[in-house]
Amino acid sequence: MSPLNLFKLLADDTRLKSMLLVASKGQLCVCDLQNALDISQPKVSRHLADLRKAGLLQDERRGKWVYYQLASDMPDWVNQLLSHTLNHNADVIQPNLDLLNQHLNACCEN
Amino acid sequence: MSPLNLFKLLADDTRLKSMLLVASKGQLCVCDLQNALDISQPKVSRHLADLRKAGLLQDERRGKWVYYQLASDMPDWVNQLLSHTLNHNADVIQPNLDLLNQHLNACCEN
DNA sequence: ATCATATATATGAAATTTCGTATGTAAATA
DNA sequence: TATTTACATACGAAATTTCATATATATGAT
Repeated sequence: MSPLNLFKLLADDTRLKSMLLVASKGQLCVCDLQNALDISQPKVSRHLADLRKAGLLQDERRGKWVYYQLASDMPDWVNQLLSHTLNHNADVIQPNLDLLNQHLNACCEN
Repeated sequence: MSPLNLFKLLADDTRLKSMLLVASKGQLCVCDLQNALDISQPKVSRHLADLRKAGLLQDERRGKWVYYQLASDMPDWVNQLLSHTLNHNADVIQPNLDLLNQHLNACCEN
């Protein structure tokens, strides 16, 4: 993973927030991200595919759902760069985390 | 400096290498970067202007030359992210450092 | 004052990226 | 097996980015 390619991948709002949300929560399915980011399903899927093909995320199907998490073989320096970015910019994804929790709670009420 | 804007700025080969070269050498004039990157003068100037306007670089005119260095008021987390990237990817700018030194030597021979 | 050198900016074209819409595929369930 | 849900992909249009070229500015030297 060259730094140029890494930065290109992180230079889009959807991809950046997806990475930070996954880094923050450990594991999220496509519909979680769709809710957290409040965007269309194909838009999430397309960007997740980019991140997966680049080796930043890995996916795992469980039933109907596909869960994404940080790639287990991600280079250390990339992992550290992501944590660093998240630690110093937690506010960037806070609204998205709120949205995510809202949806999780809404599901359990029924 | 939002992480998204930072990554957008670093998501271009010319801008990324300019930042890493400046971070590595401390201070470089436009023509140094032009030689190191082997690109046209307007191309360097344009990208340096982007980095300056974003607050990542600061410039200082000395005679006919304009020297660029890391902005003195750059946020800590950005500075650390840059060092981290440079430390783990020194090879990326090595050819450019070589070119730079070649040119410096060529000047002193005359 | 004129000229040469170093750098900056403006402009339109070309290349790249992003997105909405439509459609395809996989799993579960009736 | 037909249907529904969750996700992936294809395609062309729209938006954004990048660049080459031309031109402007600023400094120092003649």
